[in-house]
Amino acid sequence: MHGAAAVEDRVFRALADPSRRAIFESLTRGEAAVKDLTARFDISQPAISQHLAALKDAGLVRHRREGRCAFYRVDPRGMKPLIDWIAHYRAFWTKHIGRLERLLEGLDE
Amino acid sequence: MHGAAAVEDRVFRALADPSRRAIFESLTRGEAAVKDLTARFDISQPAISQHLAALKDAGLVRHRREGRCAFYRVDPRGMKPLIDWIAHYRAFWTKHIGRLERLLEGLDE
DNA sequence: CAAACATATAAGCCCTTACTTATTTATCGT
DNA sequence: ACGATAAATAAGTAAGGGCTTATATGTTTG
Repeated sequence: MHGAAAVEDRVFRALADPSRRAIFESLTRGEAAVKDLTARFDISQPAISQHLAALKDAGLVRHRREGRCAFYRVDPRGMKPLIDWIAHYRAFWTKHIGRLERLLEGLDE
Repeated sequence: MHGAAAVEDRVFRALADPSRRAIFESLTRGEAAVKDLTARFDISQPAISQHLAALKDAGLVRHRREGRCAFYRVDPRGMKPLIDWIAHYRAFWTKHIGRLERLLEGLDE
């Protein structure tokens, strides 16, 4: 519970940076090597590696080594802290704006 | 479309700070004046006001003035950018871990 | 009106962070 | 083995963020 809060913290901090969100989004389209991401974005390779390390530390991403390439992919379980945090306020939402779930229903379309 | 991204950015940045999340959580328990929040937390009144300004700028919070008191309350609509961002990856989730919606179903219990 | 109160803003400080270039480590192809 | 490629790490820098104290603005009370 103290460790869980730390994970929550890392997730929120990791997603706070727009470059990191863009990299994360790019990875949802499929596994990618660092060199691919370096080609896609306008920042240096070390910057990419540092962002990936932050995402990995938050549990949002996993990596696999194959030869001299390092492939990164999204770990969907990493989103759980975020989902949990949102769910925590559901009671509040329903009390105040009724069926905010309509927003969430988009998730079931 | 440039404005929407800017809002998303402000929301993620606002929630990145644990003090701000704590203040937000405190506000979900009910409207509160700045002095109440100042009493609840161990940071100065200006720090509270600055956090509230960030939350307000992100659209997560609204404020109402009554005499010399400023009451802040959560604006649930401010969560929409966050929900939308999560929903954006739903297709990916279902492909990779099947019914992650179970996590989200907690929102409908 | 004056003093106390509630909040916002200003200015400054320190720590964090996101980036860069340079270097290291490891792996592949020739 | 050598040179090229892929990624991680190191070190330094510049900007941003969160906090503080001090001050300004507006409001209630005596």
